[in-house]
Amino acid sequence: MAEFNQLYQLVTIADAGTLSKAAEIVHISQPALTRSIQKLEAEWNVTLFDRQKNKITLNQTGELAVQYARRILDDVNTMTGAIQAYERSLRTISIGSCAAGPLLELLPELTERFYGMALTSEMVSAESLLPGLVKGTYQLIITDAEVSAPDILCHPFCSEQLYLTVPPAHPLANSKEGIYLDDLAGETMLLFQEIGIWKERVISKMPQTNFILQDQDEAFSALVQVSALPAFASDLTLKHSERWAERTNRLALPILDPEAHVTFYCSVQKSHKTYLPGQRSLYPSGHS
Amino acid sequence: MAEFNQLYQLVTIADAGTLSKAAEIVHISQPALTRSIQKLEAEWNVTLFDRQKNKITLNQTGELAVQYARRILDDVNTMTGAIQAYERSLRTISIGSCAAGPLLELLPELTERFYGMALTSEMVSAESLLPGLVKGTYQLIITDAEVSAPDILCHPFCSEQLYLTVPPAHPLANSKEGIYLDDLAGETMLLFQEIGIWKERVISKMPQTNFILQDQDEAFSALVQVSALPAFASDLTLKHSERWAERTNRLALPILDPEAHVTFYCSVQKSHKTYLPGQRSLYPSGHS
DNA sequence: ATGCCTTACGTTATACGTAATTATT
DNA sequence: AATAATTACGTATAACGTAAGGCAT
Repeated sequence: MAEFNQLYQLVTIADAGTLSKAAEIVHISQPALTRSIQKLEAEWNVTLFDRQKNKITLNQTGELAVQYARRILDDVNTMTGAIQAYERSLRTISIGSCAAGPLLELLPELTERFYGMALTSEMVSAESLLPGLVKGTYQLIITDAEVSAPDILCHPFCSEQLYLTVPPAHPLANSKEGIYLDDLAGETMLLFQEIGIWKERVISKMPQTNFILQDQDEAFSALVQVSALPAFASDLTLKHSERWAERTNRLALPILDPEAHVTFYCSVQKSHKTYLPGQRSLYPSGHS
Repeated sequence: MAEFNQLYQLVTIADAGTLSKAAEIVHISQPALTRSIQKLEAEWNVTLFDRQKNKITLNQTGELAVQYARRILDDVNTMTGAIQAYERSLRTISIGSCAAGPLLELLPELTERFYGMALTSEMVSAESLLPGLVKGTYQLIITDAEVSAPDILCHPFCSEQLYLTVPPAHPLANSKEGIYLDDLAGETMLLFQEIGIWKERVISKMPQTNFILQDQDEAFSALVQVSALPAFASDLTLKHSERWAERTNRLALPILDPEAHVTFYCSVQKSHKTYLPGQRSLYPSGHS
């Protein structure tokens, strides 16, 4: 049977114009290419080239063959791409989340438990999480409320408590037991842009506060280090931030408003029950 | 690059169910098939089968791959078929004719002059010849009248004279110089069915004559031999019939009506000028 | 004189079959 | 026991590269 590389060689000759050039492109010697094409012609029992002593040109049959070969090579590429992409998708757990904090908890666990699988996570608006889970865009979603749908399992996963971080010299630094969002009226704060659900839950209730937005992770960290402005953090980000206290030399004050404490839920399709992570304590940090 | 035989092996495994059976079908040993599939998986960097110790079953990726492979193998078959058919069509001279006689003259000449090419001839109604030539269904047509169309060359080719053949004992056998169609009124004749244009030119003018039809060439010849009934022949059929006189022991009497003499024309597209045969004498058999 | 295609020849590498191994029904 | 898949090993086929030849620009 004719083989793909012969088809590839055929279209390469068509593109290159001569056997010699084509042979370079397909990385074989030119005599080898001659033979390969001769073999193809013999297999099909047709003549694909007009042969002068010194030159070969595609004849009509050859032109037709090239047309077909191009299409088939295209299809083969499509096939291999599709197969590889599909295989990868089977080895990938796609996570949609409404916040960054829970991912800090979730990703290390999944990485360990599902060695060999790829993890992708993205933060998206809360409304698109459940539809994405149902359609299969996500195999696991993190929401700030329980969800309910057929064949969907939903479990509480962890909670997150918002903190304000300030340099020790900052006036608010004295409120050791915690502060309220209202205390920040008139203040100017640093704010990381990709905060998901927190924007709706908290920021929208702080019309009196000025925010300096930063959408890049590293740049935000750097800003926090060098500036004296208050910024948000959470028990989760602090927990996963290596030597945070030493590096930043800041104090972390809990936000006492109820909106500043969120319980997150993990949901999966029943067929992906094993993806569900272990449940964390929902009320760390000494909250009631 | 993955090769066709690997795709073929893949779908064969899918069809056969086990490697062992599939190996028989594709005519290699079963270990060889194992390796071939392993190589395919390595090339694509995917897993196509769930492997138990004693059994392999297609996984989801494998099923997808089989789907694609089937389609591509189908396309490859289509391709080779199309290429071979096209190549053959380039090596084929298709001839459409309104009568059988001229083909007796034409085919030997073309066979000799175009060695290596396939000749196909068919008798069709006169109206469809020129359209067929223009469309390319025929590369050469034989008509009983000159034709004219753009890029079409038309040349007189040969003439055909109708004869009546009768056993020596037949009453009409005395009309040595020839007979007229009217002389056949009331007679019963043998008639070969595939006579093309002659049906319209001659038979339709003989309402008083009874015809015994026969559509098979050999059966007709046999009938002529064993019966005493008159039959038509022509200078061309007589010329190309080996030892006709001895075999049939019949006399051939020319038909004197003008309709019984036809001049045939060969037409080709200008690009196929070389297909035109040499012109025969248009008035053989001592006719004016 | 250089570029291009084909044929010839010796070699290498790939793919094969046989045999052995392990596991399942 | 029989069937099925994988691994190991020696072999053979077929694909390659180098070299040589012929022809055209």
